[in-house]
Amino acid sequence: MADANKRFETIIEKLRGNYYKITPQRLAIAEILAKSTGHPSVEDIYGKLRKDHPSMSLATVYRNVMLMKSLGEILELGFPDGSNRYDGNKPYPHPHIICIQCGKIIEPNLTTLQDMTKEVIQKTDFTILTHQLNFSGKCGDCK
Amino acid sequence: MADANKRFETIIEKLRGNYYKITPQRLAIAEILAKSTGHPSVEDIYGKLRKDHPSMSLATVYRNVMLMKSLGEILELGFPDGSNRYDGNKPYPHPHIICIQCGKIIEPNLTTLQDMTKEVIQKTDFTILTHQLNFSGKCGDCK
DNA sequence: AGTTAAATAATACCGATTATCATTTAAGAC
DNA sequence: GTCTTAAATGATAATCGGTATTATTTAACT
Repeated sequence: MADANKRFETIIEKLRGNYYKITPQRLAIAEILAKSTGHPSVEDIYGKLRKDHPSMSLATVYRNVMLMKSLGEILELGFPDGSNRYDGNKPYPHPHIICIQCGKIIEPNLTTLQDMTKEVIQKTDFTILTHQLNFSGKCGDCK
Repeated sequence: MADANKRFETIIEKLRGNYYKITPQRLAIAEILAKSTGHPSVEDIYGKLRKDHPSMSLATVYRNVMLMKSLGEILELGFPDGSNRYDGNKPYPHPHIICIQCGKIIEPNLTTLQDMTKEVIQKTDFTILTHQLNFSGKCGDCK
């Protein structure tokens, strides 16, 4: 929770530092993203906002999620099924393992990822800016 | 090209083996997927078909691309920008490196990928069925 | 050639996202 | 605290990729 507050402050400071206005809508959206432990979709975020901010427009949620993403403060997860979800806690690329049955997601710490990035740099002439790494399968409970 | 013909035959045999009818539309779609060296979208495939099969419906292209995908004969690539593209040559998961400027795609052979899959299996209780691995950056020509 | 279930063409529909635009408001100047 | 103004918002229309529907056609097997 202390972490979540810090993330929230970081997001707001990034907005302020880029001369974006600090609106109640932005505070509410940033708070949900910073505090959510899962990977909410835009609709999920919109749903959570409805009780405290019943007049908030869905378009505002889309606009601000995109804004925070473009500022590098939240990570967009393009899932194999085509849905987009967001991570406000770890805004840098990291691997996900998704259960195709129950939807559970875990985020393993893979030491070999460093080696692979090195191999890519060594074998190509690309400057790598980001990556996406998802495994799909069945979790222990579902198989 | 010999490879492409072999892939084409493999796809058609897979259809035949599962009692799907061999229609001129399926032959044409399979041919394009087997022979294309890039990563065409459904619209790309539809566009290429229009000259020889002007009456083909876009829905038929969608249906058959999905069918061949479900039979494991083509790979769907969910790109970071949200677009779906297809690979009829290498229907198994493999890494892609995408240039965000010119769109060039290369498919490196990463020896460390085996190690990483092992690490995932060892660190989780998941049965891994597939994966998705894309790097984004700028290629040598674009930077 | 005849039969029949599957496949197709045409198009309506759907859900996620984006664009438009009139109205409201945060932030800085006074 | 009020004023000003550009930015942000709410409401909603438009767009776009993909799916569903349905009448018609056809591949595969008698």
